[in-house]
Amino acid sequence: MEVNCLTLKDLISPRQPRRDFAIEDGENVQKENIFVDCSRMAPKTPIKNEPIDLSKQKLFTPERNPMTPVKLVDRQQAEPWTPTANLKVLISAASPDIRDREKKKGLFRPIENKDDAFTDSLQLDVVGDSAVDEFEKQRPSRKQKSLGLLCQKFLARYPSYPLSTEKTTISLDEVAVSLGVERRRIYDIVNVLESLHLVSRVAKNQYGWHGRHSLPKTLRTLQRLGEEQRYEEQMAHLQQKELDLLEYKCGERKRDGCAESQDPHLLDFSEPDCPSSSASSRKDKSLRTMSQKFVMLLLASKPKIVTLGAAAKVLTEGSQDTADHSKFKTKVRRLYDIANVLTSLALIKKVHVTEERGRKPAFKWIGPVDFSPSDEELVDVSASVLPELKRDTYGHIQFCANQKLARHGSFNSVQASEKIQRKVNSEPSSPYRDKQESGGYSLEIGSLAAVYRQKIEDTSQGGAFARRRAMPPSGGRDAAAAPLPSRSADSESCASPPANRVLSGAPTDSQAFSAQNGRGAVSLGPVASDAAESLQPALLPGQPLVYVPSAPLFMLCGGLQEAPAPGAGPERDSRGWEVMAAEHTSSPSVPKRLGEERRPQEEEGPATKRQSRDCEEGPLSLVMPKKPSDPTDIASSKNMETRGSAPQEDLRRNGQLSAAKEASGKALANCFVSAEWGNPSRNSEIEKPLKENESTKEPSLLQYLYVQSPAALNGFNVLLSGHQTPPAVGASPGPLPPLSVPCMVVPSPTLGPFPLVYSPAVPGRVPAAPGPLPHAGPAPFGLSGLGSAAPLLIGPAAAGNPKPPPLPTADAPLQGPRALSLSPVTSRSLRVTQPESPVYRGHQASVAKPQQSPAPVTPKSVRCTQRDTFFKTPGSLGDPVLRKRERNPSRNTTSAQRRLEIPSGGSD
DNA sequence: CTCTCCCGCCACCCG
DNA sequence: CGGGTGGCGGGAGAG
Repeated sequence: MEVNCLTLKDLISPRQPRRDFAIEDGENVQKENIFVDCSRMAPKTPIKNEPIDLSKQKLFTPERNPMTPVKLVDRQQAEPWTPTANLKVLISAASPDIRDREKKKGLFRPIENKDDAFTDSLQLDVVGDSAVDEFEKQRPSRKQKSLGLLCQKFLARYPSYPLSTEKTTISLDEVAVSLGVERRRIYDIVNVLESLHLVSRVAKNQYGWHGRHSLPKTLRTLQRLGEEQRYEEQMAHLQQKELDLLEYKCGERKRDGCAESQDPHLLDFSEPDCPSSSASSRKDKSLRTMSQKFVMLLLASKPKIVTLGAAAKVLTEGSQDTADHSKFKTKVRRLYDIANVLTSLALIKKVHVTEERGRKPAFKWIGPVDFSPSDEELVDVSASVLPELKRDTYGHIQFCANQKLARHGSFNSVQASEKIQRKVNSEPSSPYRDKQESGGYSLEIGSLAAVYRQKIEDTSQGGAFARRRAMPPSGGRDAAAAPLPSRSADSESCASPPANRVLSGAPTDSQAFSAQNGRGAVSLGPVASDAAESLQPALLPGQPLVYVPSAPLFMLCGGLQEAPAPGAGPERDSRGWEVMAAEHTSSPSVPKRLGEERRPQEEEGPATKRQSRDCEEGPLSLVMPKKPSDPTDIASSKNMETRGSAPQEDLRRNGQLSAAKEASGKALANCFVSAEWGNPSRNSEIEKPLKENESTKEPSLLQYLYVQSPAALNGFNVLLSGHQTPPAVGASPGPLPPLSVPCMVVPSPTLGPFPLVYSPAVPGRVPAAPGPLPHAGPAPFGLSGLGSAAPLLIGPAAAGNPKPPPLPTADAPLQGPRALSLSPVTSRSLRVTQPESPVYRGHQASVAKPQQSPAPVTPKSVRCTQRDTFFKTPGSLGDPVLRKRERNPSRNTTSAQRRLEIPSGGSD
């Protein structure tokens, strides 16, 4: 396991090394799991891995240790790829002093340093050619280093709704180390989180994690403050101004939309009373304060969409205009930081307000509209959610359970599922039944529950709220907009990447955000790509993708599509929503890679640019098939059920049941467009059904459970299709039996180039197949080069644990991540899947594995392929073994911390 | 080119 | 006074 020595090979294949070193560092595999994951992000280059040694050192010597491989960036020195990097390298080579300096820095930035250090020594030597190339490949893109991603990683470490009993402390050092970033970056995140009371400072370097429990309250407070401050007016005013400006530029466009209130003076926002924010001179400018103000602005503004420019103006205290340009610029920079964090929290998403002239980036509030969360409400929420859940399958069930958990603080997957089942039962045609039949799968999937849990959380907030949105306190418009109650409106608005389209399509006024929003959504259809993107960053609760922080899982709900039911043209927007989300997410890289960017155009659009077809449709379509219903919508309601759910359900059922046998058969296929990658024809087939559904309106919900590759995966993400799952379940009806779920492995953004690998679940079948390389999966996906993946099994122990891993209440959150237990097979399959990307391999397994199943994980062949890089965060990949270990150890958030602690101690 | 926003210097301020 | 915090803005990546 410990590979201390780095070899060129190691360097080349970052994965292993990383892990190793991660492990080493942590020694504690445990902690590192998380760590690794986190760190992984940075990583891009395999080189980092090498640092393993360093890491070890790290343990002992802070100086060296600190250097984490993670940061590729730092590597600059080492990294030749960029001119800048080259210069640095040269410089450092030339000047020892400089080098020392860098090292020092490195000390402070453990992770980064590792890389560097490592690189220094190694790079120089190694970096030669091929190495360089690889590095380049691996090299993390800016996006990979983004605060948004970092924040996601950060959030993934902690349960959204920690049990009251569990006190989670956040050690900045640990976090920084584990995530492989400078502490400075952590401050940025923490400050924003603190502004929302998600964390609070406990002591030096110590923050306490509160989770989202009080978020509604905080938001309510901020909203109130915002109202008091008249931010709404201010924003309106500013927006108008902007619009006006635009108009000038564009011509006429703006018109209504925002209200124009004109009180410029509104600007005086003194600081809000915001709880956390204290404002002192310096503090006034603090990120915390800005963050609160920003949220206030969003909540106060009618459309709940603000451009950073407007926000900056407002926040700039009054200086609406950009008077001080520099000042303004600075403000905007900070706002980006804040926006990234809020995006990670799924509270906002980037959208583009389009105007003819162009689209302006803006951020739309997608968080809960209703801030009053009562248990009852929650209950309601769950109820509302149920419908969707039904659709979704077990995953949904889990959600319900999760919600409850979240709500009650205790998470009992079983209980939750029972309740859910009841409900389901009550409903005749609901898919649930099937699910129920499968019974246990929800339980089995218990681990997944964690994932869902998040979703629940989101739903609770987003979803539930979404519902409320219909009668939103502030956003009446939304309600109006959306035929469907819920979030539709909001969601719609959100989107926009395609703003262009949207705009173009719509007569919207440039300014009219709201209008745009709605529209945009519609056009957005093409979410798929986004979906891919979405992987990365944020997820919006309401949106199809749900990001599960604790466990880096995302749920993709096909349901997104709920589609417009009956009348809702706008509903479609939901899709748009997704898209938007995706966009804003920024993680774009992933999608792009996968599908390359797909445009959101029409769904099927051939138009999609890229490859799309295959890819796009595949993944994208999967994600959001034409019908769009957003989760939020769903969540919001039962509406869905009422509306069109029936058809869906039928579909689902049919699909599921039959499918189950067929396994993923078509349904799956449908779901996973990706499969089609290669075959468009297939897609067509699939699509047809989908379309039909659409027509029916019911969305076939495709749900995907997205498992981000946290630690182990080196960046790979796995998409499990909810739909299919059922079938899969069917195959193995036993409650406990391991589920084989079709899954799609999505390369992390980093992976970019790599296609998604989808492993159809072969129901029941556990493929043995496990070659390191992908064997053709049942379902063809065609990832051309890639092999198809083996089916992913999710089960308590893959092996045999019949029981789903219990999710202890406390653990629940934690479990999230771990929750999934993947059968070893899975891991293998994953691994196999992508030859190219080595990363795939074990991660998943590691991720999944919860308690029991120890075995599996080890990938037989851990091969690192060259490209580990993708994922590569140093930590992430690591050895399979390590991974296993890590994973195995149950990771709790707490554990994570603990883990961190260990390292931290070392590091510091 | 513009938009983003990473990076890290260095000042503030607390213990 | 040392070190944790975090404002700030240069400058570079991405589009």
